Amino acid sequence: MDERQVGGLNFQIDFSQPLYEQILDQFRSSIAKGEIDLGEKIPSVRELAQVLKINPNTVMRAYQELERDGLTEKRRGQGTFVTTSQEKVRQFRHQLAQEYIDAFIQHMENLGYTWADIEAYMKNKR
Amino acid sequence: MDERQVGGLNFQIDFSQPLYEQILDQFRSSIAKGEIDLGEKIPSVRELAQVLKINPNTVMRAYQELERDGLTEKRRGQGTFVTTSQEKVRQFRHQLAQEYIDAFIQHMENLGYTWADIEAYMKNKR
DNA sequence: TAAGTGTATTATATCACTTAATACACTTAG
DNA sequence: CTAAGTGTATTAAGTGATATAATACACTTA
Repeated sequence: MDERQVGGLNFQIDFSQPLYEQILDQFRSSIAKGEIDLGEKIPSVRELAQVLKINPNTVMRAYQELERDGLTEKRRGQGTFVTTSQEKVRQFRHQLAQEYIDAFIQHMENLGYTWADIEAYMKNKR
Repeated sequence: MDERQVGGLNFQIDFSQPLYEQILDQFRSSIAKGEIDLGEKIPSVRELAQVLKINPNTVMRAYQELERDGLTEKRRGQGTFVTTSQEKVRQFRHQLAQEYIDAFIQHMENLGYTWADIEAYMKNKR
């Protein structure tokens, strides 16, 4: 719906999900994929809010989550930076992947699918 | 959090999700797994609302979704019944499974995982 | 000192979800 | 025919998450 450039990043914002979750997910994705380098500065709260035309508080909420994820660190008066720890990024990726897998398997088993069924579906997809 | 028996079915209700979605998912699951026979009557809107101690309108919303799924049929003055079409149940299961798989793959690719990674994770799970 | 950082607070608005109280048309058991 | 049980519709109200708005404070750097 809405697409904006900021700091070399591509932002997609719509109304299908809470704004702060979309910002959160896109940073998570960018950092996990290495599209943002370790230690790199991300846009300031005010800048991103202005570019996306949303409220600074909403961006704040996303940034606080990012820090709880261990993906960013804040420096007073300077800004928000991607963690310099490759290990933290790896750990985060692995944990989130586990959650996705568990949720997926849970869903499939709720529908009465067996492991053989799931594998068959997966084979069709690749 | 809350567990209740009604018409041979087990109901789990909490506050982690909208109530109508929880009711919906549990009926979907029960029907897809064959825990409720084709053509069988499910509890009336009022009865289920009373047992679960929630509002009839909330149950109604779930039942309307169920019918949109093609899993139930309503008969005026009689009640709501599971469809007699095995084909509709199969179709529903397959469609929902596809959605779960697509969402899962989307998530994993957002985290930068490749197909080989996904397969490795899956192997660890079984 | 001024501008740019993150952060906190208070107030307001909107929307999804849920409840509540009724009412109506239909079907079935008596 | 009557009463009870069905699904359904309507209107009103309450709650919580989300988002906006306006403002202020402490810190850092040029």
